[in-house]
Amino acid sequence: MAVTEGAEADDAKRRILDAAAEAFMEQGFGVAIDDIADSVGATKGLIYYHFRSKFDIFLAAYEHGMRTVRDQVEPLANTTGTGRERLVSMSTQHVLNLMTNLAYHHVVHLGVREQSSTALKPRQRKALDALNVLRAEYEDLFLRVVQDGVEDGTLRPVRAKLAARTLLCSLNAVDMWFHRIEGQSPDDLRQLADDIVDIVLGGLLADPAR
Amino acid sequence: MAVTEGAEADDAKRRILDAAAEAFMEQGFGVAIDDIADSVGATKGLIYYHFRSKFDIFLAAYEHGMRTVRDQVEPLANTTGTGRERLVSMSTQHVLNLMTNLAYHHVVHLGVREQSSTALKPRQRKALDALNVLRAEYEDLFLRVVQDGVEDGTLRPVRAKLAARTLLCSLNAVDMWFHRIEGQSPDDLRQLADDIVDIVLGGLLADPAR
DNA sequence: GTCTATATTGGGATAGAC
DNA sequence: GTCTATCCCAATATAGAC
Repeated sequence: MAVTEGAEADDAKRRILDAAAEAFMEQGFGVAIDDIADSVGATKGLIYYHFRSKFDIFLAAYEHGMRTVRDQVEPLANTTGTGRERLVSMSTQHVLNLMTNLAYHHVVHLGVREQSSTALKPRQRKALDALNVLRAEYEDLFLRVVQDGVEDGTLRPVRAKLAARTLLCSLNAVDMWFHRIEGQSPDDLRQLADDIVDIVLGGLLADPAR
Repeated sequence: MAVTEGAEADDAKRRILDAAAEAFMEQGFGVAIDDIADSVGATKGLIYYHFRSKFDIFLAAYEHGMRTVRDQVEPLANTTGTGRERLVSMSTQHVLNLMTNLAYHHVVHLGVREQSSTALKPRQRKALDALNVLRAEYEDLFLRVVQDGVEDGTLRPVRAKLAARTLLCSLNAVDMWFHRIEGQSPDDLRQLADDIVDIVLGGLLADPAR
């Protein structure tokens, strides 16, 4: 029975997180906890039973978002294949994950921005820093593969660090304009993701005089 | 004398806007007006003499930021030259402007995000919508040039609309990580901007099997 | 124009019933 | 576990002196 209770508690937490992520996306960190509670179909009481503060909810959503992408993308970094092949599949998977977990990506985005904020209590600072380590490790995944690709000649001889950062930011920026549309099939999403990755990784310039 | 008074009032407004943009960048829309007043070296009274509300300050900063980039980039769209040449110079100028007006770019970024927020009073909605028209026109500038480049063969045959949007978002995303460093000369900035534009417009993939 | 009060309230957080 | 009731402060905005 303890197991069931635990699972139910996790489920409640999860439902709160989903609603919170959605709310943070729509209204920023300024949303009222009451609004989050509303869309869970509960009241503040429930929220504060599961989380200590609004910021704690934010952090939990940030972490969940990061771990989800990482779990999907990390394996692709470690497969065999050229740097180019792995970078393409990682990028596509990243964009697909973004499209299907849009709200959580927005939270991560907010979190990275908030990072530079000076107005945080030590407790919050520490927690946020820890998450940005997670974020940095994720970026390193891309960095390594970019380096591999430059070495094996399947990528242009770019400055790997700058390139990896720019790439990831470019892919993340998709969350600025993307929104789910009525009757979009998984194949449609896949097609769109492919097109975006083609533009970002392939650039816009025609070959001559590159 | 009226002229002088007007100029001084404009100057005060401008100093408030600069401080506000900086504050919005560091702490988001949640900053206290008192904090903005502090960094202007004044009190709330001054702020509310010049602006009706915090949101009005935000809108004014948004508008100022958009007009500044547009004024610098628009001329480049209308010069002679291939689509490719114009797109490169526009992109570089955009990034340079971003680097030198970082705070205002953050505000624009925030504004575009806030756009999707449902929790706005009609008055605010309308004003924000107007600014996003400005934003859309700016994007159209890039769209036209991308189309030109695809037609004259200096750019790859991409979906112009998707490409223009992705391009602009990629360039804007630089504000996520860029920050002024001690002793960075204008030449250093120019070099960095060139490198970024090279990666974004040129992509990462080596030519073969494109 | 700019400042010093001060009014007002939204909303985060807590206590305690059920 | 979840809700109701309430505390309480931060922060927007205003009034009015100078």
